[in-house]
Amino acid sequence: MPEISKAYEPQSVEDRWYQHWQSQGCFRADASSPKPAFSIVIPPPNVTGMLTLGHVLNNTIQDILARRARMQGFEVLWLPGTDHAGIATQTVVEKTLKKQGLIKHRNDLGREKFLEKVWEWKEKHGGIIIQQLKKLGASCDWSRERFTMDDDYSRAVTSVFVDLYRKGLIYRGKRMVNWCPASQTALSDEEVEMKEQQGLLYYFKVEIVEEPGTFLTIATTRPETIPGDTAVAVNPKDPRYAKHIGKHVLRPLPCEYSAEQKRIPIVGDDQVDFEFGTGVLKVTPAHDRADFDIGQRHGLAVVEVINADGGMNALAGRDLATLDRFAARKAAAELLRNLGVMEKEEPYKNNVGFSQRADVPIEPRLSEQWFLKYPSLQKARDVVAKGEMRFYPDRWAKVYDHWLENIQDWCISRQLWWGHQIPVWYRKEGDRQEIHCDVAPPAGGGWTQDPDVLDTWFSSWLWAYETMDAATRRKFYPTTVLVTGPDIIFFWVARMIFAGFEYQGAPPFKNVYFTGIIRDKQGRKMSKSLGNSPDPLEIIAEYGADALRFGVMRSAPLGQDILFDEQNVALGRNFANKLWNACRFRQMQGGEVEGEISGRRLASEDKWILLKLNSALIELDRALGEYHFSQAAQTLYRFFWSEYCDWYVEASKAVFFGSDPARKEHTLAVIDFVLSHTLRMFHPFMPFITEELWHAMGYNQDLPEGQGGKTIMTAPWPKPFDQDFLDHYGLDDCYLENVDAQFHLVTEGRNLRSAANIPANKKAKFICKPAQGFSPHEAEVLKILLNAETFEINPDYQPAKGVVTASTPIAELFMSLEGLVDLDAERERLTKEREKILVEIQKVKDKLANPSFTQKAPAAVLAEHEKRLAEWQTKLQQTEAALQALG
RNA sequence: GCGCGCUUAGCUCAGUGGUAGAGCAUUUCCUUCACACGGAAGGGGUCGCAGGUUCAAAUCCUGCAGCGCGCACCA
Repeated sequence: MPEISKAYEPQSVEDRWYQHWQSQGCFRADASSPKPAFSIVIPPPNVTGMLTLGHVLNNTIQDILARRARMQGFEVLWLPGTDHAGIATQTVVEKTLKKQGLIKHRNDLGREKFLEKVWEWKEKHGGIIIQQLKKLGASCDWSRERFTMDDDYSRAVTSVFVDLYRKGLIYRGKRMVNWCPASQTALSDEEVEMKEQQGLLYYFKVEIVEEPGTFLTIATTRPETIPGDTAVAVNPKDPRYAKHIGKHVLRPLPCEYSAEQKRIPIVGDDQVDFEFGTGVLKVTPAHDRADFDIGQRHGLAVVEVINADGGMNALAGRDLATLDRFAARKAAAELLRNLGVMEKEEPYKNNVGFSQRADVPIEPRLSEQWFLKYPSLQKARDVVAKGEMRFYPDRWAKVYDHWLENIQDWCISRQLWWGHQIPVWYRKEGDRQEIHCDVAPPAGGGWTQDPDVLDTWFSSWLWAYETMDAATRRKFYPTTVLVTGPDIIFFWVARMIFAGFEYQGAPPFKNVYFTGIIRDKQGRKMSKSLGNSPDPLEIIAEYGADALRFGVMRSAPLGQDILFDEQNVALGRNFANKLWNACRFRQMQGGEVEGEISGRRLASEDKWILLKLNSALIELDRALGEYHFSQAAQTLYRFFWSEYCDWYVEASKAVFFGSDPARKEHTLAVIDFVLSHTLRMFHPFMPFITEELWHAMGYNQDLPEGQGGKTIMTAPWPKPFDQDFLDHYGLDDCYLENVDAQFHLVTEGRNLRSAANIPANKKAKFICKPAQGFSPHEAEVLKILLNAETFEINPDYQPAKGVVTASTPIAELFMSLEGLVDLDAERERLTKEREKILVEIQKVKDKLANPSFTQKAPAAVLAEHEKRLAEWQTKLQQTEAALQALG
């Protein structure tokens, strides 16, 4: 066993082991393995993206599940890959080319040349995030890495399109869609984010043609669309206006129009809310969804005044044409004021749809797009509603169900170049258009392919199975669990479920675990513009990947957002260092031991730590089984730091500083047992340091190659002890209580020292008056833990002057001060103590004096209260005696 | 507007009916031979508010308030 360094240095360890694991094929999944399957597909990150803390959280969880499953004897497939991320990637590449001055617009290059550039970009940046995941320790089967634009995968995407087209579920139609003027493409409803905006509500009046001198006042937030108004609508049930239905008004804009051109009808429509504004609605069918519907009902003209890029066109009139839509709003308001028709403008908060990607207001726009009527809807809904597929936390099931209940057809076409081009070709034959939809282009000349590409999610919804070949699918589909963020529950999770049912006849996963969203310390979302998103790689360089993993997991409560604080990573690093040094301590006490643990030789604190280990194992399995990762991390932390290091290791010094070699040998055997379990329990959370220590401690040495001999990755996952084991080693729960009580006595004794201002480096003399008695070994342990010069057991001790006292249920403890005591301070301490005790006694007495409590409370609770009362009363007596003794 | 979640120590959070917990921060002491990325001992909470159920409520029920999120065509 080589000496190990004083502090753990992750940098020298992590890369070495990662390479070792890869070269040994530890991450490979074997589809022909007889072992039971455990599988996860990675939520594919954007191919040109960089690792964020969100990825760290998400992939650490997946890695924990994968590594634990391997240790449990499952054949594990964790399938990695990346996503082409249509809009994001195309935008980045186009911007870069513009910045380099190579183009003004992608049209300058043309589709093919531009796509070549995107592929170049992908080749250059596409591997970065994969390398970053490796730094984190992700145990993905990299031999199966996939990309949504791989040839095979692309073929699958188009053939699914063709299939759904033939089933009549995909259709083309002219509809109002969410148009992003920045990216100049249609978006799905899910890509629109409602944001509250502080704007103005403009009130302007229009004259009724048939009744000169009578005016209607209209409230609007968008005066720039007035030139596109083709009607004014009122509610037919509104007594104020019903009489005007069928008459006309003169729209004020464009100014230069003749009265005839300005004339628009007043229509009656139930849609109009007469509570709102003035109860008169201007109808702009070309630029508002609701208005479009009204227009359809009344046969209104659709006049487009805003272009695809968000600028106003000629139909908006000479004053507004060429202006941007926001400038046009101001200009239109100014025109209304100049015309003298503006009645008032009031501040107004309303919700405006924003393009999630480009962060600009969406422009509802009539255009020809491809839509999908979702397949396998009912099955997808039922599988979650019936609990056959479980969501964690399960409240997301409700969100999912609600979305499915109100689901709309999916707009799947995008006016982009980067992506899967729609497999549809058109040919004009005289007046009518021929359409050909197939995976292969049509024969014959004159055909042109639809220029649009498919929404990226239309490719990633096949991810759960299309990334697998037939043999892999047989073994690993449906996957065991999906780990992802709740922000893509509709975008991805729901759609994968549809695709799974439609094309595999089975849902794509058995469980879905939704992580929280990582925020900064102030609770703000991580964003590039705020600059509040730390680079995980820098954190790894400073603290180590294990520290980052453990820190994040320890602070990631189930289903809640996670406030990221670098302090948590420091905690992870400190923990790794503690683990390291605990192993170092073991090494310093001696070499390898041959002997096994013997039930006969186990001291009470040995049994105590083994029982604590067992509890930790039980808690850990339960926590991980329910995806309670932070609870699992806390169990590990508490067991190892508070129970093992703080108490057991300190107690073991009674043996190591003693002179009984057989006893030392046996204690080392206990320590090896506990540490070898601990390393395995920790491995899924902190893979690198545990592997390093596994070898440094020699725990791999006597194990078969596939059972931990080669790597801790294949060491068996520790199981809670069975009854035979507990019986064989005499591990009775009474040792938990017993040793806890002894440790409590130690705390009381240390408190005496502290209260008497005895510095930690000075030894003190203790006399102990036990209720039952201690074994010589236990007395030795107590002596060490109290840092005592002497620890005398004397059942008949009568305290002398200059002695301070603490009392516990198992013993009274006296500490000799040899005249150095500050009597007043001690009296004050004991008086405070006495008051505390009296309060507690009163609380318990009150309860016991209540007849309905004694009659109705369960016997165990009652007994527990009585015991508590007795203990407090003993303590009171002893404290009062101590006060008396002070004089 | 509808739905969901949260509210516990200065901060971040555990805690599903029976003596209020952890980490960080804070105070005091200690560089003692695993670890100062450490050790020891403290201080600090009427568990958001108001009702109700119960022998007993942080925990169950009802209402309210504040914060956050999702859904929603009120211009």
